[in-house]
Amino acid sequence: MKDSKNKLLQAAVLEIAEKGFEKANVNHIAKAADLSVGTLYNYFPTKRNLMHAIIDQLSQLHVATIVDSVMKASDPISRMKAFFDAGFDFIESNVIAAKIVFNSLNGSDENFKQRLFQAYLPLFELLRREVIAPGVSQQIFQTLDQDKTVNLIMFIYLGTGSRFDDEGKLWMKSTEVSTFVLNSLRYKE
Amino acid sequence: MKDSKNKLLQAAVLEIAEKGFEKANVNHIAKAADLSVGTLYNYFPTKRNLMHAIIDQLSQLHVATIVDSVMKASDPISRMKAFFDAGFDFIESNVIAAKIVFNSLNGSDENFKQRLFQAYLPLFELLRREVIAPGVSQQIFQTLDQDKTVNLIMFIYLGTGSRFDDEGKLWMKSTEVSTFVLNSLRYKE
Amino acid sequence: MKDSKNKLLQAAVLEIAEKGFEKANVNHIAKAADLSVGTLYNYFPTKRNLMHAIIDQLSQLHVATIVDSVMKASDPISRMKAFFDAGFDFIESNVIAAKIVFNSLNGSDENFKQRLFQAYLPLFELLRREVIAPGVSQQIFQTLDQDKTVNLIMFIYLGTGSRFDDEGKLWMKSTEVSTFVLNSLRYKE
Amino acid sequence: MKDSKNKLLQAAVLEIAEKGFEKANVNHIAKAADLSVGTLYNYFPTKRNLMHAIIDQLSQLHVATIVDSVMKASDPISRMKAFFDAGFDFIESNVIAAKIVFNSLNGSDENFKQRLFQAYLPLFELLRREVIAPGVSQQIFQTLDQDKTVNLIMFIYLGTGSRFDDEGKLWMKSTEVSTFVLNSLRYKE
DNA sequence: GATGAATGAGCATTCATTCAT
DNA sequence: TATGAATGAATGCTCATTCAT
Repeated sequence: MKDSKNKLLQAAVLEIAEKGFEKANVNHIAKAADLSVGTLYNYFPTKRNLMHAIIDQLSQLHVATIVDSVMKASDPISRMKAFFDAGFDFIESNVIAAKIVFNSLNGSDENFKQRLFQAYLPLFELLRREVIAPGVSQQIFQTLDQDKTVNLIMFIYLGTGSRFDDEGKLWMKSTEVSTFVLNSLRYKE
Repeated sequence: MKDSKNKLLQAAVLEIAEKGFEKANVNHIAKAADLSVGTLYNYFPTKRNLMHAIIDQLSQLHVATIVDSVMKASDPISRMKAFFDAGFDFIESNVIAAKIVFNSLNGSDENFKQRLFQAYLPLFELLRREVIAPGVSQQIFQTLDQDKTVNLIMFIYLGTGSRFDDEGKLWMKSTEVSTFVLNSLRYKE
Repeated sequence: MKDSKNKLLQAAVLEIAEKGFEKANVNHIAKAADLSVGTLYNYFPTKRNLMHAIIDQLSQLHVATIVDSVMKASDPISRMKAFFDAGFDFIESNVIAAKIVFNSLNGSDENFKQRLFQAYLPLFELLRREVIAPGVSQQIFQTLDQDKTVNLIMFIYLGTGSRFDDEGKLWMKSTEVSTFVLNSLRYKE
Repeated sequence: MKDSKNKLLQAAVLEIAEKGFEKANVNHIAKAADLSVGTLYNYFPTKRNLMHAIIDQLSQLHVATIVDSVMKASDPISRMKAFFDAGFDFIESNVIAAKIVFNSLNGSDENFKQRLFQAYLPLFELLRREVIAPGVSQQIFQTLDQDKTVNLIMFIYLGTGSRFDDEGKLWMKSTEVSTFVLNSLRYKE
C-alpha cells in the first residue's frame, strides 16, 4: 500500500534530519515506521534510493509552490518578493525535510548535490525568464549579466533559507532578503 | 615532531575532502601520511578531533587573511571589496581544505557547524565594526539593520564561496559579488 | 493445475542451474514463472522441497532412459556401450537440469547427495546384475570384485558426464569412455 | 602474526567443510579461531578470498606431493601406481580440507571451479609427459589419444578421490583404481 | 614517539516463509 | 487456487579505537 511507503518516508525524514544520511540507520527507520526492514527494502531498494525519494518529493513540491506563487504576481518586483515569500513560507512549513535537502545541497555527497541542483533548475529558469529578463527589458532593473545574477539570487535564497535559530525559525525574514536583493537590482539614473 | 602531525593533517585534508568526514577512513589517512594509526592517535585523540584541527587551522588562517586585507583599506567601500577579494583569493588558493570547511558549515553535523560559526565570528564583527558601521555613519551606506545586513553578507560570501565548477574555479568573481552587495547598500537620496 | 506446477519447476531449473541452490532466489523463480511466491509455496512447502522435486523428476527420467536402452541390448559388451551412449545422450539433451543434478551429487549438501545416490541406486544394480555379472559368468570379463567395479564405472560415468566445455558439449564422447572401460574389463588369457 | 592467519585458516576449513562455502559463517569462523571478525578481515579481504587461500594452499600441497612421488618412480607403470598411491594417501591425510576442494571442483561456483582446474593443471601435464607419453613410446601402453586419456584418468582420480564412507575412508583403494586404469592402458598383441 | 595487530559493536542488505485476502 | 505485502533473523563487512611492544 501507499500507506506503508508514506510511513517509511516520514520516519526516514525524521531520522535523516536528526542524524544525517550517513549516520541514519535503516533498521531504526523501519522500526519507527512500525514496519520491518524487509518492508522498507520492498519499497526502496537501497538506503540511497530512500534518500532520493525524499529529495525528489520535497524538491518537486518546493519548486512547484514557488513557481505557482511567482506566476500569480505580474510585475518583476512583486514576483521577486513572491519568490522569497513563497520560498521561506514553504521552508518554514517543512523545516525538517528542508533541513535534509539543504544539507544535501551543501554536504559532501556529490551525488545528492547533483540530483538536487537538477531538481532546482526550474527555479533558476523561473528567475531568469519570468523575473529578471522582464525587469531588465522594462527598465525596472539595471542592465546586468542575467546568468550571474540569477546564480547570485539563488545562492542568497539557498543560503538564507538554510539558517535556522534554535526554535526552527529562519534567521532572516523573506522581506528583508528580497528588499536587499531588489535594492541592488533596481535601476538608478 | 611537528613533521608527523603536519603530514597527518595534510593526508586528512585530502581524504576528507574526497569522501566527506563520515566516510573518511582514519587508517587510510595514516597510511597516506606514511605513518601508523597509532601515531595518528598519539596526535589526535579521536577522528572528530582531527577534523577540529583541520577546521581550526584553516578557519583561523582564513579569518586572519581577510582581516588583514580589509584593515589595509581605509574607506568602507574599498573595505567591502577587499573583503570579497581577499576571501575569494584565499578560497581559490586552498580549494581542497576550503571544501571541507564549507561542507561542514552546511553539512548535517551540528557540532562542526557550531565550531565553524564560532571560528568565523570575527568576520561578522569585522564587517559590522569596520565596514558597515563606518559606512552608515559616513552616510555612504543606507540606514539599515546592521546585524541582519552583516548576516546577509556573510551568507552571500559563504554561499558564493562554496560553489566551484568542474575545474575548481569559483562560479562567481569577487567583484561581481561585491558590486551586487555594494549596489544594495549604497545610500541613495 | 499441473500447469502452474510445471511452470514453476521449469523456472526453478533455470534459476538453480545459473546460481546454484543456495543462491537461487525463490521470489525470482516465482516471478520468472509468472506466478506469485504464494503459489509457489502452495505447490512446494519449502525451497528444499522444490529442489527435491527437480532432482527426483530428472533422476527418474535419467535412470529410466538408461535402463530402457541397456535392456534392449543383449550381450554384456553392447550393454556397456548402451549404458554410456544412452547416458551421455540424455545428459546432452538435458544439459541444464543435468548440471543441477551433478552439482548436487558433488556439492556440499549431504542431504541432496544422499537423495541422489538413492535415486541412482537402480543404475548400480543394473550394471551389476545385467552387465558385469553376465559378462563375468560368460568369461567375457575378467574375474573381479563386482561391487568395486560397479562403483568405479559409476564414478567414471558421473565424472565424465559432468564436464562440459563452453558450448555445453561433454568433453568426452561416450564411445571413448566405454572403450576405455571395456578395455579394462575384458578377459585376457 | 602468521599464527592468527593459520588459526583462521584452520577454523575456516572446519566450518566450510561442515556447511559448505555459502552457508559457512564468517563470524563463526572468527570465533572458532578465538579471534574477532575484524582480525579475519585484516588477513582476508573477503569471504571468497578466504576460500581462495584454502583452495590454493591445499591444491599446491596436493599437486606437489603427487609430483614428488611420481617422479621418484622410473617406469610408466610404477609411476601410474605412484600417482594414485600418493594421491589417495594425501587425500586420506587431509580428509576435511580435501572435501572442501572436491566440493568446489564439482559445486556450482564457476569461479572456484576455474581456480581449482588451474591449480591442478600440473597434474594433467604430469600424467601426459611423465607417464602416458613414455609408456606409449616404450610400447608399454597402447597407442591412444593422449589428451583424452589424461582427462579420463584425472576424472577417475577426482571421482574416486571424493567418495568417502561414513568413517572418512575412501570407498576405493588406490591399487584397485590404478589396476583398473593400467589394465585398460596396457599394450596387448 | 611510533607501531600495527586486534577488537567488536554496528549496519546495509537478503530472502525463505507466512497469511490475510 | 492464487496473491504479494510483510516479516525479521541472519550475515558479510567496516572502521574508530586500543594497547602491548
